Amino acid sequence: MRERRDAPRPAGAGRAVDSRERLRRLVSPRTVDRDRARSERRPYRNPRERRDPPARNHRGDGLRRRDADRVRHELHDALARGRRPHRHTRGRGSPLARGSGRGRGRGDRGAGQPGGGPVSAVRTRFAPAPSGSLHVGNVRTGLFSWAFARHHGGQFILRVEDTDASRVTEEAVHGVIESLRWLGIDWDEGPDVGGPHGPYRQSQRTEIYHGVSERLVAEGKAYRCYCTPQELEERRRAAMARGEPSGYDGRCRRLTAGERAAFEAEGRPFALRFAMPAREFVVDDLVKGEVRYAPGTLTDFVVLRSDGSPTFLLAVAVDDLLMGVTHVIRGDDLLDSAARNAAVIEALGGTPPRYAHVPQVLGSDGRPLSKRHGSTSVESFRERGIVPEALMNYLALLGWSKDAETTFLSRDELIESFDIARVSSNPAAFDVKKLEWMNNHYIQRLDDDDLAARCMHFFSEAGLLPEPKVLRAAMPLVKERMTTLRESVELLRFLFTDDIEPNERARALIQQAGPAYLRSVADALEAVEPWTVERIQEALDRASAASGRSRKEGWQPVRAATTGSNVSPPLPESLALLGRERTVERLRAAAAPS
RNA sequence: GGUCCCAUCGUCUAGCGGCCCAGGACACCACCCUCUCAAGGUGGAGACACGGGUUCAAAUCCCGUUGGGACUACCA
Repeated sequence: MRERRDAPRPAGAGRAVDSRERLRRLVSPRTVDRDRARSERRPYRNPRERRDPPARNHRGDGLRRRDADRVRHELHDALARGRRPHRHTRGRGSPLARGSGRGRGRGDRGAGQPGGGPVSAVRTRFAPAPSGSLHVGNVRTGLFSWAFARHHGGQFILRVEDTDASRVTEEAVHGVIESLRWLGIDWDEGPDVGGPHGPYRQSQRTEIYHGVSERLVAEGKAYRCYCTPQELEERRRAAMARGEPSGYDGRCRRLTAGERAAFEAEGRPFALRFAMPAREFVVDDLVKGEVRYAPGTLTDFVVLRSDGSPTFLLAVAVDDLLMGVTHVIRGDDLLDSAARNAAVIEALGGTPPRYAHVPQVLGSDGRPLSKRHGSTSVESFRERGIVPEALMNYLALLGWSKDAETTFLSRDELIESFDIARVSSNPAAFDVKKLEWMNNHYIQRLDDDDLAARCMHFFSEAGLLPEPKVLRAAMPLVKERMTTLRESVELLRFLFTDDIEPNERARALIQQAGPAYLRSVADALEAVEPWTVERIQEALDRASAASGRSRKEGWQPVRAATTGSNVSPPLPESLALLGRERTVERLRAAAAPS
């Protein structure tokens, strides 16, 4: 099973290279020439600018020669790939979508496509911003994206959405990678493994964004906006007060040549804005269905800031296009930006990916999960002793279901049965209790060696150094008693340290039983031979009976004296592991006046 | 304010017009098992937000209301 899953990987990498080869054959020399000629013209750029390139502040739409070449290359590549429209069967949704044919598989070839070529594989990506740690809401979305790609035998890309390349995020990037790997998610292309469409970090792609911006401006699809933040804010307020839409009013789009010249002469800083076509936009979302925006409701947005840095709206569109992403699966907080992303991609001559906006994960208070919900990062669950199998299973069922019954799914079963059309359209609240219940379920089914190995970390963290053999032998006693791996430490601490300060309830039990009884039990146990669970149990029962106590009355004080607690794993089993010597010692110590 | 999304037990969900006086799971309650704590078993309580339509028939389709959420940034 696993081998089969991994198999497509080398093939996938090969396919990407093939696409470049294909491109070379597909693009006729004439086309290339025409393209070059166009870029040579650069109608938007005035000669003065060209003469002194390293000008003051930035050059929003400016770009060095080789960047432009490279971007053109990338774009061709992407367009060659994107030209074939990909489709995906909609399981539910608008009747319109349904009417156009049912059992069509994904990735069918577009009819009448010049060149034909192999069916384009599914490619999805997960693009977390490495600000702080990866919280479970985000990974849930990433998990869906991953499961979708794997289900369709496609590729999964990890892309880091970092605005700037500081060293701080270097650690965060590492953390994201660690968390995903721990969970069991793998990717075919990413910052750590590379790939044919890199770099996979936004901060390292700025020249690409600049190249694209240049092209957008050259084709009149983006323009310089000289509005200051204050002006923008004022007009926004005014529009709102008038009950009008509060987006950008398009002022700089309508600037006369004279006004523009004046701003330029003034040396006003400017941002680059994308000119949204004045038409209706429709996003045929895989989980939300058809979402329509009337003409004019989606306003022009900034694509390059006045300091030359790209905005998210530009970067995602460009990256998805260049990386050949076929399906964008992300949080529905980004639903409204899908039309904008698609518009940019279309402006670049590409085919937008299919979008699937999955609902946000909520905290227990019903608000979207965020940092202020406390420890919700993957890392924090790991540290609490949640096993990755449980977290993945739980997350998979948060907003998605296989059917009415299925509760437990392995990684492979998830891949096997994941269907984006069955993703729920309403938000789901994260329920820690259920996660813990599921965690216990998985822990119970782990084999003892594995479980012991996983628990070891928590013991050493607590300053305890269990003998591996003893720890392993203790696993059957605790596996159904812990909801997290971490709890194994408290449950078994008495085995690995002699420093067992009895808790309050234990002290009371010892007190109540009295030293005479404890001594009698010590005597009885001292004579037990061999030191086995059965013999120990018999001895305990005999001592209880001899003093006229029920099993419960007789055993609890022994538990208290030997484990320091009124709660412990089964007593005879625990004592068997503790050893005769330490058992007797502890009983006598408890019996001695303190 | 405008645009968009969402609405079944406390929570996660099944449900795509009759199979539903709504099924499963977590949590909760009771009982059983029992050396404590768990685990396990059995049973119980618990929901279609509201109002209009459409239809022989609506949790399911349409409209509205209400309530959540997102966007409306030179955040992502």
